[in-house]
Amino acid sequence: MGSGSLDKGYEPSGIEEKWYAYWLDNGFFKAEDKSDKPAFSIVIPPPNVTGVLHMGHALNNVIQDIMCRYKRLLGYNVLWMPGTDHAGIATQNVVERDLAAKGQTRDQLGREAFIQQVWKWREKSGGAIIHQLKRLGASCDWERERFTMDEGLSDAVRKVFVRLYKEGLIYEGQYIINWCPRCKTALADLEVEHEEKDAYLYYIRYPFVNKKQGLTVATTRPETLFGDTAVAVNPHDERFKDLEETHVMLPLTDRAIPIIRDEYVDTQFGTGALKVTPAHDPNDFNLGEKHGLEKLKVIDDDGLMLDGAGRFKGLDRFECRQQALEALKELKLLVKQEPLKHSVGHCYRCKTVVEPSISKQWFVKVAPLAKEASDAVRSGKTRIIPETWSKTYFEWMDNIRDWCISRQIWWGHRIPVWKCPACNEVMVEETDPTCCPACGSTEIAQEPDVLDTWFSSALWPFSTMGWPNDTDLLKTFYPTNVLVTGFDILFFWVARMMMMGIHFMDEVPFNDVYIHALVRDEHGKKMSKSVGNVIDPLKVIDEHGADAFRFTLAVFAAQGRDVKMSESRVEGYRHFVNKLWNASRFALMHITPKDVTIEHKKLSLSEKWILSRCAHTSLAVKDGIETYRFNEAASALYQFVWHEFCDWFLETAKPSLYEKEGVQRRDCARSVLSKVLEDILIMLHPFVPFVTEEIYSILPTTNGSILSATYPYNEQAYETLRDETVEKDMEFVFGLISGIRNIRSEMNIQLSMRIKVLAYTTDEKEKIIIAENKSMIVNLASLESFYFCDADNIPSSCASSVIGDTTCFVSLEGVIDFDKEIRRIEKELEKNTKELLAVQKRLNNESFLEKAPEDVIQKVNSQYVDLEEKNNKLKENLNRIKIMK
RNA sequence: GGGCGAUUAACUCAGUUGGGAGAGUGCAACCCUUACAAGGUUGAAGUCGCAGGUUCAAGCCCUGCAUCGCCCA
Repeated sequence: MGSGSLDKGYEPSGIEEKWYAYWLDNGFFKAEDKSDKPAFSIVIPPPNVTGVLHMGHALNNVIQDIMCRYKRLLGYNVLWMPGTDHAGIATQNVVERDLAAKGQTRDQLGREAFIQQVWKWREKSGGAIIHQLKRLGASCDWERERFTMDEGLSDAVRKVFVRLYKEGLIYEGQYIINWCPRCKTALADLEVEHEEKDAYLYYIRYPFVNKKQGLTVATTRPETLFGDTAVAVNPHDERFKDLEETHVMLPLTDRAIPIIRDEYVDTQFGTGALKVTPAHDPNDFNLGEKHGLEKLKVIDDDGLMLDGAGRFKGLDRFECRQQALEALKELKLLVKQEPLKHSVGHCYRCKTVVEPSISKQWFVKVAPLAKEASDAVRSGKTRIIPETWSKTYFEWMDNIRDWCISRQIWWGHRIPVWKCPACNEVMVEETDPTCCPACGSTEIAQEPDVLDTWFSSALWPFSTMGWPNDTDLLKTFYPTNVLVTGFDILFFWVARMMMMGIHFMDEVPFNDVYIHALVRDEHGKKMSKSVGNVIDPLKVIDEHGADAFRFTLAVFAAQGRDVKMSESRVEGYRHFVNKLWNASRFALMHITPKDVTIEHKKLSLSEKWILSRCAHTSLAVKDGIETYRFNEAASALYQFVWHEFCDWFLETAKPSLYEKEGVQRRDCARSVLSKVLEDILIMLHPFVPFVTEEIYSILPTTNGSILSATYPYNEQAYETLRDETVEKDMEFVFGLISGIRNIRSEMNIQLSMRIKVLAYTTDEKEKIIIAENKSMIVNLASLESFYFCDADNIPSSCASSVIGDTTCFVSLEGVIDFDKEIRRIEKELEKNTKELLAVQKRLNNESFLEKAPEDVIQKVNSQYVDLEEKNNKLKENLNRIKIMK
């Protein structure tokens, strides 16, 4: 794209904005509705329209982006469908808070005006998270952005509701549900968060009618006693075997309630006598149904006591608890109280203690849907990764309870049910009715409630693609390839999408479900505002750049483990981005626009080596991404780029590049350098899109955006370039160099002091490798000279290093410290001997030789030979130096 | 109460059919060597939570225990 030079350090700001705008302007993220190219699709887990980007979103979307960008590099037609969720209760709460600041309530405004207010809010402040996703680099097809409340999706919701109703899978009924007195709505079981709380277990005596004694019950919620309609004991409980009484008096009231017998009662808990409050406890509700008890509601929708509470009427439920306890004490009916830890349900939106309460609500009968969804995973139509989560999925699906879908709020999809007050006719149709089909009355009224937010998100994979219309988009991209999500919404969302997808599309919504970990702080604590340990992704991006942040997330995203995020780690990977930048800066000094082709025969060992390692890396990265092991892909790249490409290859290439070995060698080095750097950029691009695009655009050998490049792995290229013999030979040379460097370091020989080294070897192959790569060794070990010697002219006063069959003698004329050298060799000998003994032990074990596979024995054998060889050489060298001394 | 996961170097974590313990950060020493001090070279550092078992061979498989965390009831 033109040559240029780069600044000394990489500065992400400016560059990121530039390229993101460029990608958008040129439509690189657009999916084709119909195409000859293979399709790949992901639907985004729609963030709440009220949301701000947090670490969980960042991880979730970076993973999706890596896959989408990778697939584009492989030539796929990629759809990454973006959008937001209307988040019923959450959004309504936000807008209500805004109103409250102005001294208004939603009731004052009225339904229509309030909903308008919410839309206005959404216009103005909603969807901020979309901009934040763009800063991450998310390559969604933004022109297709959807919203769960937009027209098309609302049509889909309506259609689904009507069909389920007509199939008998949606019904209205009077059941116990979870009620949030603050949000003033019903909640699904899932929407209740349980938390262990310190509380008391109160023992309250219920006297027999006209008698002093009675039954003592134990409860954590005394205020509910006003709703008691029975006391239950276990029929097998010895304590109550001879009980003649049939009723007890309910304290603080003038009601007598029956004593019932049921095996449900736990004889171990409390006194064995259970107060039964069918209207305010799910288990008691079931008991009530079974025994035909009255269900007396004593707490209203605001959490205040109703008529049944007598003189406590109108009190808040918790205030009532205190006052009722006082009153019981006075009557000497409070027998005792003891501390108890127990689990209390809270509203997942506002954290208010939920009140189990009897109420008329709409439900989905999910069991038949759940069975199909469960079977789809059992049969492998949909894979859950990591697999361990499928167990959790089955557990939930197989014990599923009906889903309460009505919410007593205003923001959401209004339930498409009309009722006729005159004749009680119920109308559920796809178009709004104008009059009652039974009696002709026009005084019909629509249900005031709206649907659970998750009802519309359950349709997301197909509603966003145009369902109920039969669109090309659906044909091309449904089912989606993979859904990427955190396990916290496995039940809320994934399970329900499975049910709805299978039911309405006759096809699972995704082939794979990849479940990633949660992001925690660096000590493993959940990030929360109140703890103050939240790391803001946007701040991290500002400070270190989106690329460094993305790479950190990728490296951390190991399967099945939580991600512990720390800023210092991001800083570390920022260094990596900078390293890439500087390596490219160096490369740019040498690469020319001239079209250079690689002639394999002319290549040096290190050039063949880096091409081989590059091929190896391309396969490792491919495997990593395709098996959802993003950390392995990222680590492979890190290792290759820094420790192979930069540390070794670039150093070995310098003499050639600076034309110290002729023009032909220079051109070879240039061609390999530009090829490998290009491959690196392309392989890294899914992880660090901005910096790779910037460098790619500056390279004189490339055309166009890196987004239109082709991923370097293919079988043929791999077969040509991968060469394990070359890799082994190169490692031998590296070993020589490191050995000499080690002596330098241990002996405190300054780099400026050029040293003479003699190599002694009896191995012909090693001799050839050394001869062919002599200048590389001289350069990288900073030598004055490097020659072979014979057994009879080994130099005196020298330090030695053994690699393979070769010993390098580093001449230390005049500067040698014999004691130091003796210690050095002794240390190595000790280490070597230890290893040798371990290997020897295995070879002396007859069972091992008998039972271990042939290849393992052979491997150990050759290890033994090598170690023994080395051991002998070290001993020789040690003796020699001792004699010298 | 039921289920799941974790425990590996000072810290944060990898370790995929069981076959000689790894990375990053940090630490120590030396080095401004013409891409990079956000760097280079070299080095020190682990009884892989504990106790058993299976196996020729266990960080990896099995059992029990301890500690921590999560989900469901």
